[in-house]
Amino acid sequence: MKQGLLTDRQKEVLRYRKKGLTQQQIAEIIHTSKANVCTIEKAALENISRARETLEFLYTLDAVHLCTLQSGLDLLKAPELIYTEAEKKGLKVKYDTISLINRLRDANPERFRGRQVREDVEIYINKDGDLYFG
Amino acid sequence: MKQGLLTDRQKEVLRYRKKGLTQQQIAEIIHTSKANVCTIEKAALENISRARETLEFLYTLDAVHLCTLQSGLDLLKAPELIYTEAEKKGLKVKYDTISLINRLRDANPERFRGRQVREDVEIYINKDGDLYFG
DNA sequence: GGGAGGTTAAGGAAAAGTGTTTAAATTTAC
DNA sequence: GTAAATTTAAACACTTTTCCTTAACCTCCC
Repeated sequence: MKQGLLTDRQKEVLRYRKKGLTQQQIAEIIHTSKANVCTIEKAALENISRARETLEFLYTLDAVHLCTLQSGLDLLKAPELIYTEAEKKGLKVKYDTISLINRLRDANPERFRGRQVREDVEIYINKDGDLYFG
Repeated sequence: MKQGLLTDRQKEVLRYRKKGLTQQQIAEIIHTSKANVCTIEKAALENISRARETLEFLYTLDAVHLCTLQSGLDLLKAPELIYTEAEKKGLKVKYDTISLINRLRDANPERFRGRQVREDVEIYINKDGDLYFG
């Protein structure tokens, strides 16, 4: 029944923003505070991220669990771990060391701080050697 | 902060389903009733739909409102209306009559019954002549 | 008829999400 | 530096979602 993730309020703000209006201008139009417009816009963008992540997850359904990057691990040690585990399963990882690190960081920027893993990251791999994170 | 739309429970059920387990089998594994497994799976699929719809909406941001298909309209009369309105805006619709009808029905199956529009459908068009519905 | 797999409905408790305000802090632009 | 624009945090009322149980219903197949 329910439509997409975005509320009417959120869509409204995104449309005005697309037109180039400032948060202040929008606040006046929809009769609320600029802080509130900010909150609504932020929530909207978060919802869009969540929608993307949700569809990303579907790929992991075709994938199997490979290993866990534990909190505190040095990011530079992740590739070796991943390559080793993939080999055990007879799978070839699609990414070289550099691409792998970039993919890790790009996929979940908030899970890494500098070279360190901030919270456990589950690694999944499919037959094509593509990696997904959960 | 929050990850995707799916809860851990929902992901768990989807993974077991992917493996081919029945709802009853999953119910035993996760210690609940099969009715509950059904509910969780249904909620998961609904969330996936919502994620798709959310990203669809982003396209309408680049699009402008073209016209409204009003409740009760004959679906076969929609293409003419749409072509006429697009022409007024100097835009060329990307779809021929047949593809257009199919796209309309595929995009929102629940909004049509046979040849009839069940509830208002807003039509948006972008510069490429692509159509989106809201 | 009876079993297996799946769906639906009603109801409840806990958790999460939304819109809002107010106030403070940060970033960006001139 | 200052003013405008944006972001953040805390708190609140409110609504929705989630997971769960129980009990019933449907469909296919033997």
